[in-house]
Parts: sequence; C-alpha cells; structure tokens
Amino acid sequence: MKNLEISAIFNKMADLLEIKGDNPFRIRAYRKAAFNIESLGRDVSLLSKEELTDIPGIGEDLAGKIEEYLATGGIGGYDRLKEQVPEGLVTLLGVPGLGPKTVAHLYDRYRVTDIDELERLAREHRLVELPGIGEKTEADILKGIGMIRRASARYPLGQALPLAREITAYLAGQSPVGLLDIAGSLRRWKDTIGDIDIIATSADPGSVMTAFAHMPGVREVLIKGPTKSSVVLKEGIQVDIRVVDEESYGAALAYFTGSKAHNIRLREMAVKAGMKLNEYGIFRERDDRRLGGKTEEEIYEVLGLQYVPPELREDAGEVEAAAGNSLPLLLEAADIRGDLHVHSDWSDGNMNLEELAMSMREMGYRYMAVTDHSKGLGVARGLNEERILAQRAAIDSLNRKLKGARLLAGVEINIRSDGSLDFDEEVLKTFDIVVASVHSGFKQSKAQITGRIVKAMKNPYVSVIGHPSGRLLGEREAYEVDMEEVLAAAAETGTAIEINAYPLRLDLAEPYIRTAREKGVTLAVGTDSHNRGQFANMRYGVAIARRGWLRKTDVLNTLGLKELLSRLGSKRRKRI
DNA sequence: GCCGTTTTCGGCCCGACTGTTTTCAGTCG
Repeated sequence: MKNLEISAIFNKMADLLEIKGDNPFRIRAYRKAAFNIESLGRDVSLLSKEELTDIPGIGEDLAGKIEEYLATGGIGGYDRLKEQVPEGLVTLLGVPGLGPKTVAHLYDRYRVTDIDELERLAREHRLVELPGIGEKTEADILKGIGMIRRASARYPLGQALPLAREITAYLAGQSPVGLLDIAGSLRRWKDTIGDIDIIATSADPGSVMTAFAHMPGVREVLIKGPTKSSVVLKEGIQVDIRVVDEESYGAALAYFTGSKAHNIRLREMAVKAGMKLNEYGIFRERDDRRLGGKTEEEIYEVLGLQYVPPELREDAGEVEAAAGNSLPLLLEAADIRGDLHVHSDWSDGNMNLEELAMSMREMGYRYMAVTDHSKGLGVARGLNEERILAQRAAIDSLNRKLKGARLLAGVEINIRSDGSLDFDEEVLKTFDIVVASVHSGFKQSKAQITGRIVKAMKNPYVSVIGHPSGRLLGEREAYEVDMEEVLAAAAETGTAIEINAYPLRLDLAEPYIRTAREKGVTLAVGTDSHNRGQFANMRYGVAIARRGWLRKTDVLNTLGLKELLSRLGSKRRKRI
C-alpha cells in the first residue's frame, strides 16, 4: 500500500516549505492531507480522482500529486522543493527546540545540513553568533541532539499507560491535586503515543509543579513554569503536566486530550458561531461571557454537538456525525461476553485448564476459547492430533463441572507457507472455534501472504483470522499483506477478523477496523493470553475497536454462548 | 493548498514557556 509512502512525502514537503518560510496555511494543508491519507484504511492506489478529492483535505492539486506518484513513483513538485531546500535540513527539525526559522538561519550562515555538522558548530560555540541564539540555546541544542540519538520516536500504548498511571498515583499521593486525569493520545487509546499528558486542578499549583519535577524516574526537567511543566523520564518518554482552575477543567481536559485536528475543528465551529474556545472554556466573542468549560460535556453541548468519546477524536468524521446526532453507539467493555483467544499449558501458556476456567469466572465471562497452538509451531509446543484428543477430553470433563460458563474447544492453527493448515477437515470440524494465524514465512511477497490468508479463510472450519498483520509495535513491522483483499474475502466467506488485544500487537490495526466495519466484516476481540495477568488486556482490544467505530453488533464475542455457537456454525453450514 | 448555511475569494485555532528580546519571536502542543 502506497499510503504511507505518500503521506511521508507530503509531511516532508510540509517540512521543506516550513524551512522555506512558505505560507503556513499551505503547510498545514500538506500535513492534514498526509494525516488523512495515513489513517484512510483504504489503498489510495485503488481510488479514482473523484474518490481522492472526496478525502478531506485533498483537493485537485494534491489528488494530482498522488496520481503522479502512483504513475511515476515520484512527485515533480517534491523534487523541485528538494532543489531549493537541502533535504538534510528536515532531520534538523527533529532536534527539540529547533524550528524552521533557526534551521533556515543555520543553513544561510553555515550551510549546516546534518546533525553531526550542527553538533560540531555547537561544540565550537559558533551558534551564539547567530541572531536570537545565546549560550543557553546553544547548550539546549546539544542536549536535544543527544536526546534524539537516544530516544525512539513513539512508545507502544501498553508501555506508556502503566507509566502514566504510576505518575498520576504518585501525584495524587504526594501533591495537593484535586481533579487529576491522563489526557493526550493515551486517553484516546492510540496504539502508539509520543508523550504522556497529565491534567489536574490544585489550590497550590506550585507545589504540584515541584512534586512533578522531583518524581522518581525523572531524568531531566525541560520546562518548569507556574502551571505547566515538562520532564523526560529515564525511559526517554516526555511527560507534560498542566494545572488549571476547576471551572476550566473540562475545557483543559478536552484541549489536552486532542487530537489537535479535532480541537481545530471545534474551534472553527466556535468561531463561526460567534464564540471562542480555548483551554480555559468556551466564551461568547462579543463580551467574553463564559458559556461553559467546567466539564467536557458542556463544551460539546454549547457547540450543539453530541458528546464525542475520546477514542473518536481524530477529525475522521466524528465532528460531522456528532453534529448530525449520528455517532455510533460504541462497543463497551461490559459488552464482551468471552475471550476468543487464550493459550493453556498444553502449548506455550502457563495456566492449566482449571486456572483458565477460574479466570473465565473472574472476568465474568460466559465462555473462553482455549486456542492452543497446532503442531507446526514446535517452539510453542504445538499440539498434534493425538494431544488435541487428550486435551479435548480434559476440556469436556471440566465443562461438565462448570455451571453457567463454558470453555470452548479451539485451536490457533498455523497457516502454512502454502496456505494449507496443520490439520485436515476431519479434525477441524471437531473444534468449536478455529483461529488461523500466520507464524512463519513473514518475508514472503505480498501476493503470497495475501493468498495464504485468503486460502485459509476459504476453509469452512476457519472461524477467525488471528493477528492478521503480524506486527509487534516497536519490534517488528507487519508482513506485507493486502489487507483490503483480506477484508473483502472475510466478508465474502463469513470469516471473522481478530482484534488481538495484546498491547504490542493491537492487530487488526485501527485504520482497517473501520474499513472492516464498512465491508460488513465481523471482528473478534481476543487477548492471546499466555498468563493470568494478560486477560485484562481485553480493555486495550475494546479501546482499539472503539477507535475503529465498532458497535456491539460488529463484534463476535458480544454474543451469548448459544448465539456465538450458532454464528460459528453458520459458515460451516453455508458450504454444505 | 483547501474549502464553502460567510460558497470561487479570503479566510484558515489559540495560548504557555523560554531566551534574548527592552516588547517579542520562536517553538511547542
């Protein structure tokens, strides 16, 4: 899919235009277009020109550039821009504290085009000769260079959220905070996040700032103001805090939850209605009369909008939907009736079947699918036909003792490199549920991998495709797969697609979840739990589903046990 | 460069913090 390549180019063009000192609104248009292409969930190379210009933020010109790229593999306007502004300057923009103006000055004066050169000049104290740069700025630039050399760009949600919760717990215990929330992309449950945002009220903001700057785990204090501070943790992740008045709390929470694009839409709406929206509240323009801001709900109400849940705040159509009173009623954690992807100690999990049954009870589930690996996955002690039979007997006997809940006999079966499965149909038909996943041959071509998965879906006994892209956030890229084709085949064959809730997977990835929903594909949220602590990851899966606009009815494991078994059976019957 | 219940031109979100400025520009979110 070319979406990421094109959005990267548009972002780079925006950077170059910025250094050039071009029209800021033109720059914003490029960034907005880049963002919308990245989160589109549909392959731009399959769209007509009309469909391209239907994408918000894409007009005639940018649609033309997209088509040019698809046809020729390049964009003339981008090449011309690179002739005017050396490409290396873009990397300098990544240094914290360095913006387009300074980068342009550096280039005009010293012809600096890379970080090493910048570092050398800073060490020689040559930067102070530039206008607007003093000793402190020069030192900050050196620090910034060190930082980007160490830090990774984004952090997986599952790593950042526990950290953020530790911080809020610390602040609640060690400083005079009143209201306190995690905001930012964490509150929106984005799968990776850039930094942690905290928002609070306090009768004594100064003490909160001090406690925040002195928390354990702080490596460096970047900014410490009276109401706003930023630190870097030893993990390399930046944390920002802002303390506001109680009457402004909702406005501030909304503002710092973002996304930025969503906020801009709200502010534009406010301006058009003769109002002004900022992090302190929503005000009537002509006399600054306060109209709301103590709660987020007030803000949306004053703007004439339905309340938009944080997971939807991406300017991806939610503002229009909220204005038309047509936001979807999103899946809730309480709608989940069971877990459809769980491993026991029969393969590579560390819980025995009794412990799974106990966890099923604790989670309040009606069912839990025991989906151990199949024989092809030797490293995970995958089960052969013989051990499957033995495990089945153990599950059956356990189920006879369970009241009101049931362990489902399942398997996570390998999709082999030729698209065949580890068991033949005679064995497959004996399972309640079959999750089929790719665990090998990640380097195959897109056509091969897509073909494998589609072939597996055509098997009438395959209920769900597990972790469909194979990605591990921050560790391993997704394998090449034509997800649109996979989703089309899922709709056609009646196969569900998994939303794997393991925090490093969160796979199906979010842009495709919406596409899946639009195609009428059913999603199955599973935790892929291997130990007891992982069942709670269901919450991540639910959040990602919500970000994909899923309703209860889009999700397989919101069904009761009977309905679930009937739905799983319907694909099999269809073939007969 | 995009966009339109202000509709094909003229707008386009708003404020905190810092450093190097004697009143504000640059950066960031």
